[in-house]
Amino acid sequence: MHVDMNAFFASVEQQANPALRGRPIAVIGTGRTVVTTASYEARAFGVRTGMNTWQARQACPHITFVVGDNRKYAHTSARIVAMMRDYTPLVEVFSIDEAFLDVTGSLNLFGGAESIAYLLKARIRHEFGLTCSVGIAPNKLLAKLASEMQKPDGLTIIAPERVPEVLEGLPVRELCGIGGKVERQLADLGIQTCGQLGRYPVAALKRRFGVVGEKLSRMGRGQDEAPVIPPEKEDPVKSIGHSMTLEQDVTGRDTLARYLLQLAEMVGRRARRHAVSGRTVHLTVRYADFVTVGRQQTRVSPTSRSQEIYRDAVTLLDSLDLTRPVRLVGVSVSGLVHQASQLPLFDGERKATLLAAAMDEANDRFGEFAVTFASITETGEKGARVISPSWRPDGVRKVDVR
DNA sequence: TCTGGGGTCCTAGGACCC
DNA sequence: TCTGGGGTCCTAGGACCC
Repeated sequence: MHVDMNAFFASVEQQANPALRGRPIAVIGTGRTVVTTASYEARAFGVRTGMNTWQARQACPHITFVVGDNRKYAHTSARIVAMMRDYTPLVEVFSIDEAFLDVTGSLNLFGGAESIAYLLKARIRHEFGLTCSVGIAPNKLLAKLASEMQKPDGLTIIAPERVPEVLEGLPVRELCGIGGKVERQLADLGIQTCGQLGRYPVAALKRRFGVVGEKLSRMGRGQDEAPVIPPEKEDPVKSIGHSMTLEQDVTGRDTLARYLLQLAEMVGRRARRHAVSGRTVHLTVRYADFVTVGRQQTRVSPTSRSQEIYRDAVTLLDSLDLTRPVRLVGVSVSGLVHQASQLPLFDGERKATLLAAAMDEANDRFGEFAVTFASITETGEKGARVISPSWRPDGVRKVDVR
């Protein structure tokens, strides 16, 4: 079963503020931002996720913009996920507004998948005033497809025997995992529908797409063996990162470096909180012309210290062309190892560790950036502005929002 | 007033080792 | 008398998801 909350952020805002109900609204971030969710009333005018506010206004002149409140969405999402666990322990959080449920083991308990779906939908509507679309099918690929078929407030079942007829004429792009690029490449081979994809010789797909070719072929036939993975069975996180699009394009190393310090502190703090250290530091720079470059550097020993992450990021920054105006900077660490914080032997390092711990403690109590590096206060950006789909109710993926 | 942010996975090439 | 074959690690970039 796949559950997809309808226009989640926008619906939460309309619930919280009755004046917004029935009206075209779009949830946005701050600064240079895009529409993260449009209400159905706004979608009727052609407003779509990813549009900038100017485009959204063009499409719908009387639209109301609401700056997103990520805490509210995270909290609501966590409560909905908890509710889902009443029906099965096998709940996979796919993003903040989507989840897969393996209800195979609870069918008898609740009278079948369809009645679980009705129970869940009723409770979500009753307790949160929100609607969702539910898809029921033999596997995750098809359940996700099914939930897309009726919106809002839908319930779609794809029974095993109906799979071939559903897929026969379905455009390949409708499958989760096939994006615009793959769609075009498949079109080059004369493949438009899942039916055609499923019948296409696997060997030819493998030649063109490598290991992905085999998967594509199976997707075309609606085959997917991937299990529903509850949070406790998830692979450990592989990287931690933050990036930000700057209010204005920036030229100049020192200004950029200041943003890197802030990003390094956000990354380091998250790493320290979850007792992981990273061996590789990555820097991302997006220039004003949208050309994006990345540089990475592997360290001798893993770190979770903001200043060390910062130092590496600046080293990488200095290897780039800084005469061009920059639009976005990002810092991340990968090659994560679990590392219980240990007080270093040498005096300087020991002081740095104690300092970070004291700062972390103060920020835990008084809020992010309550205590921070002096040069960061000149830039003044705070936290993530848009919540990401990799967000989880808890653990490392629970990104701090505003 | 064009074009967010946080992730995962895959590919490809080069360095290096035996 | 040019330069095998297998492996790992590192870097850069791109596709894809919401």
